[in-house]
Amino acid sequence: MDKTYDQTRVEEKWYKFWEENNLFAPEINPDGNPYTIILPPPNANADLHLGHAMMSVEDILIRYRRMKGDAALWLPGSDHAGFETQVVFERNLQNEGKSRFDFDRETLYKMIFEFVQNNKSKMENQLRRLGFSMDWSREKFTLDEDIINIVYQTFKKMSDGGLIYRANRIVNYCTKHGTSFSDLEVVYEDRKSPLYYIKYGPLTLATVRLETKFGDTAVAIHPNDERYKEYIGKEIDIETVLGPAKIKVISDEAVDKDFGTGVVKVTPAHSATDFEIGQRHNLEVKQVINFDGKLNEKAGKFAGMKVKEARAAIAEEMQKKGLIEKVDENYQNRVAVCYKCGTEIEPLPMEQWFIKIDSLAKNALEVVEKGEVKIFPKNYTSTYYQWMKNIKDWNISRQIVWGIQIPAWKCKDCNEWVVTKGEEPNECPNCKSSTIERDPDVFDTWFSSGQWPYATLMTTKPGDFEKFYPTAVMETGRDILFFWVARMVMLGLYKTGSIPFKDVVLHGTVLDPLGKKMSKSKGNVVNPMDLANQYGADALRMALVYGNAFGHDQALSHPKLQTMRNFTNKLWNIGRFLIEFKPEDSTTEISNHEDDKAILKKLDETINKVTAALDQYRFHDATDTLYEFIWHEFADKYIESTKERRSEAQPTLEYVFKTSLELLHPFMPFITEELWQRLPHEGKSIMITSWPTSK
RNA sequence: GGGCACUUAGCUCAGCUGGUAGAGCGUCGCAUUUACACUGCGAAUGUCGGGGGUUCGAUCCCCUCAGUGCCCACCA
Repeated sequence: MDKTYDQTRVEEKWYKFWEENNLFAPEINPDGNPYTIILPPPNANADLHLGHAMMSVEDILIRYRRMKGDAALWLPGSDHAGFETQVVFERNLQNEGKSRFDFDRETLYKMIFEFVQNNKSKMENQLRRLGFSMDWSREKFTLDEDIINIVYQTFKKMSDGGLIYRANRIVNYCTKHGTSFSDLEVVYEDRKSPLYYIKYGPLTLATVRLETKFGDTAVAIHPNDERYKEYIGKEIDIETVLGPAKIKVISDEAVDKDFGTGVVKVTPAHSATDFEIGQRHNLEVKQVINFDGKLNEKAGKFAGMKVKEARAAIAEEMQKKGLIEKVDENYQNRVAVCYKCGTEIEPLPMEQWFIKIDSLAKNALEVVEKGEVKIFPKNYTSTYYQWMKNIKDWNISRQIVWGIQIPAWKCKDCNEWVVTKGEEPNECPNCKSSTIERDPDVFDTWFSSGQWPYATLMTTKPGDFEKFYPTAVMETGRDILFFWVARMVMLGLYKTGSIPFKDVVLHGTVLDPLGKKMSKSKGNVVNPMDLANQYGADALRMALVYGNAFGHDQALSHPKLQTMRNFTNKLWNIGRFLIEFKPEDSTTEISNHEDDKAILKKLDETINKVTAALDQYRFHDATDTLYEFIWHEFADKYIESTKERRSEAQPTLEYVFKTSLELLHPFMPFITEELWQRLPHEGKSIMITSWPTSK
């Protein structure tokens, strides 16, 4: 054995050994209780990032339960990640001087498919590099045919059950990417925007969005606003940049008396709030901005201008005409932007598929309230409640090609829609016409990944669903509680009648060493593979859970990685000392020496602490206990104390160390296997040896 | 506007159901070439954000103030 531990010679070797001996499959413990974790499928469009390395805690749980004798299944997979992937792919095209418009739908889809396949295998090897003990024979991809079929079936079931409707509603639309988004995919930026006080006949109102005025179909005031009472219900004459016009004055509770002048223009086509006001008052939805972000013919001479351009031009013209009373240049507002490209989101009216969310959310709320699904750390429970209580209908249509195309066809003759389980209908069931056309849109990627726990298990091996569902734990980043976890609970309950998982375990975000969020644009992204190569996968895994209360964000710490790399070296040298410096005349029985009894007692305490910590998802407690015990109790004190009576102590030394390795194995799988194999042991692998119990 | 966290040694952070504080890194001193220098032994440093309350006793519970971070809603 070398003086210094070299993980590069060890880690790959053991992963291969485990995989070749099929130790990852739950069948290794055929009679054990099922214990299942479904891997949050990484997006198959890029390398793993550090957040993925946090999924080490899933491996910790799986290895722990496997050693305890459970039929532990960790099911791997990857996500096609619809819009996200298309954006990445388009950027690549752009670098080659091409664009998505150069290809037809099918070609583009095929190209992205190949791109994703390529990434997928790279990513899978990175998961292996981290030591993740996943059952690769059950690996799934969100675009596997059988998965797609299940997604179709769910949509059909919801459609038949009246939970799906198609409606012309205001959606969040990115004019650059050419697609709509759910509310969750929109981010807000604080901006300073000029607030124009403009004259509408006898009234003055404040607005930022001058360019939408051509779509105004009313002016609204609060019903209790004494200042303007006389105008309610009347039509007023106004002067506009396109000449004189008439507009009616309505009253609505949604108006804030204290904002601006208390008068608001109502533009149902370009504001979600105004759209709702419009519905209450039967206002016309007059669209003046098109999906390319330019004004249309209703804007008269401003037609063809982009929104910002038009706003400036209109402001100038209105100033000339004396229609602007004043401008508040210091007005602070929040502007909705595309979370990918920062383009201002246009609220636009569009026909989309929506899911009626109320009943789904109610059930999903209940299972958590009743404790059938538990969330760890538990403070996220109230966040979950809050979201579930305020959730709105879910727009699941996306105007992109990369995804699962919605199985809905529209009759060109009678305009009726028909939804199927994926098969193309021959004729319109309503009017028998054969001229029907499939909706070009695809599902929001979260609609398919929201079905992941049951879709995977229903399509892996016969009997898997019955045996492994509901799963034990859903472990994922706290940032996708709403995007994903909540949707899985809703869809799981809906489709299977049962919760998809019992415990939700949320880890925090790994930040850069300065505590800032990692992002490609900031250039502070750290590749976990680099860290694994530099410090060892064991050290990386350990560093991510050691010394941080689980669920809290943490800054990546190189000193901590070094500490853990040093710890692996300490383990190595303890092993070396026990194995290579073993006295010839060692006894074989554990002695009754007081020191030996004392260390065995401390070992028992350690076993109890670590086991309890793991059962409560207190990973940092477990690692802290192990680190302290092995290094400072066992190595520094006990080993030093035995140097005078080494032969007698050897069996205790070996026993305590071997047991420690077993306790440490879920956290540091590679080095513990390497050393365990070198010590006297029974069985094929530390992976499948029994979890230690106290005496 | 609503919610959730956080504020503890120079730095990064632990501290579970209340008994006047710990780790890693760093600093200082010492040791030895030892299984391990990716080492060992020892030391210093904290009115646990401010104020108030409950309690025999609070870093831990309650109230309040201040600061930081995150999430949700959303501004016409």
